[in-house]
Amino acid sequence: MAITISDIADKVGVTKATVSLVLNKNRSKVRISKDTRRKILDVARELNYVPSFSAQALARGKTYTLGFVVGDIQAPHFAELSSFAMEEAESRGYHLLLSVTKWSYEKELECLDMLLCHRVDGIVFGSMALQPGTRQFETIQAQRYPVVLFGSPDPNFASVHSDWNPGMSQAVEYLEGKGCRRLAYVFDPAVMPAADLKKNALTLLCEKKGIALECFGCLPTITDARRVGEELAVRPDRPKVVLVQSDYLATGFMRGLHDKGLAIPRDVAVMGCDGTQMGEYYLPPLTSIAQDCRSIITNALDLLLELVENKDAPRRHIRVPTRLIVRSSA
Amino acid sequence: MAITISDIADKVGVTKATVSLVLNKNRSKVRISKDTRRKILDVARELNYVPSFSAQALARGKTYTLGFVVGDIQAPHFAELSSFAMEEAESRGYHLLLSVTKWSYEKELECLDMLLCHRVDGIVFGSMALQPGTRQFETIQAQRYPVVLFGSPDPNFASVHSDWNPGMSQAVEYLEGKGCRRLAYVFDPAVMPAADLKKNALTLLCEKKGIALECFGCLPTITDARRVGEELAVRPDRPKVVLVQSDYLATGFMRGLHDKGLAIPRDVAVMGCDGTQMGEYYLPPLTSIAQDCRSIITNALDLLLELVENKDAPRRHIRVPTRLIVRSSA
DNA sequence: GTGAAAGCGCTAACAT
DNA sequence: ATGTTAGCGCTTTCAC
Repeated sequence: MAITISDIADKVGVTKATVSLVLNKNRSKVRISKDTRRKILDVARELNYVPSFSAQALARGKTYTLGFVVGDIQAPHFAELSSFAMEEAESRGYHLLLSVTKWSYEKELECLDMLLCHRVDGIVFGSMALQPGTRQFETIQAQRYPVVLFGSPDPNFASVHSDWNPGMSQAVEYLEGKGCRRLAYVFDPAVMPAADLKKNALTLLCEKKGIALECFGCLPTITDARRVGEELAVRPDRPKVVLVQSDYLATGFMRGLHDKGLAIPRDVAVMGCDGTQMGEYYLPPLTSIAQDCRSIITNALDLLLELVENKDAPRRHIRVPTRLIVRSSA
Repeated sequence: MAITISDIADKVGVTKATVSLVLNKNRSKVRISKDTRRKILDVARELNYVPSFSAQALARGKTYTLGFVVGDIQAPHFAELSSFAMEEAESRGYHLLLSVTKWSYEKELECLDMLLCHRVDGIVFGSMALQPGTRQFETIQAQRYPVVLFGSPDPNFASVHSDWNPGMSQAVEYLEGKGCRRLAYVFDPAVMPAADLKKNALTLLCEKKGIALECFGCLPTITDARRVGEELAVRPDRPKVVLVQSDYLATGFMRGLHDKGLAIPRDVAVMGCDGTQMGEYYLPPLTSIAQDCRSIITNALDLLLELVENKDAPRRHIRVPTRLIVRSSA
């Protein structure tokens, strides 16, 4: 159906090899006569030739494609990350294969299988965790498959994750300055405790400052965050300041408060995490502990390409600082 | 590096062909002995075999991959559509290759090239328009490449788009009932007039009802929508009711109003379009003219697979009704 | 029931 | 400067 280099070769009267050489102009050896080069280029254009990705990948044993695994692209933070990842991959000469897990352990494995079967050159993994003991994990380990985790560190893989300390301590100090001695934290308990960098940083800080911290579990869905908002709203000892695990969930949470007639920040001050663009456009504009998404992505891709070029490069771990962005919700 | 069927074949003591036959179990002719089948399956599992997508694609001339082109996955409406598209493609046995154009004409062509070169079995196109006269357009037309447009109809391709009449007329009646005789509409004038289904429907309805309609141009970015909000806020003849082209832009627009000290809906009533989930979680919850995303996607994929199976199937056009969702912003 | 062989579209030595 | 020749990993027809 589609045009192949053989079609071009036939029409020009050379072999596929010559055509291939011309089409991959970058080759240092520019050993093709100006004349045939022109002819080939002309015919290619005339025939609307488009190279076959599969054929190229198969022949060169490299796909120039990177896998990117996230939990949910509807959550603004992950939409931003994905968006950046596409841009940055592109600008490095790679395609991005986006794979979403809906935070399901099962789908996570399916996504990995899919990426492995596409023979992507490397994987940036930002869903829950790569589970040891699974077939996919074994394959990845055995082949020293290039993988970079983001979100949570893991000694088995290179990783880039936010350093929550600066942002969290700015937040705690800021709240303290406003007289806050008691703080609620809404979070997804399904995240493995060791990997819950936000919660751990916050816990430590509150202890140090002598701030009472109450934690409330929440599924990672906006609807459940709303439920939690409604429930906290009607408690007699309702917290006056709450930090929510993400801007996305904060959104649901605030809707829950709103439904129960509470105003933000008058009745309850709410702070999110991630510093999404969306937070800036929320009403009231969301105070948030911001991650540096762009830096996370550029670092992740740099790390990954380092491994792509040299499978035995050391597995590095990069931490990217966070910072408090004060707006109006807290 | 990765395991191939030859590895399996060698280890079991059969040929690649047999292995292939077993691994593609679905073949009606189950002509392989229970015994070798078991052995092959066992060895495959033991070796952590993962088929090579490129090799399969090349050999069977089909990729089981669909392209999905959108302008921007950070806008909630498109994030929802993309999310659904992934789910629905998956459930039909296809992969989805997501491609974002950032609403740039140039990137749009690059995306198409990329999809063509991946030899996707079909393309769902939801960015601006497929520009006649371009190489990509020619290729697609010449090969009768399966393409479904969504968002705007185009006689050249199958398409699915929202029927804005029901939603818009519900909206107009609703506003009329609240005494509104003058309506502002904020929209992106870069959309080709003929393709601007929302604006056209609205214009007609307002004429019929004798409602004065003022239109304000806006780039399709949230920051520009904010600018428009700020500008309208300070006009002496500030509109009291404004409809914005999308929930996403409405968000920016309302932030602009907010910055100028206006409250919604008290000072200005704002209505969005698209009926995104995000709108429901906004404060105030956003009144919006909702598209039925799920139906748009399932219809688009059905239409597309129809064409994939039969390149000469008629190019059908499906319209999906919209409806007003009244919440609090208007 | 299983093997042999051709071929998908392209790349990359190696010849010429 | 260009052609020849093997593959890359898999599917598929046709023999045996």
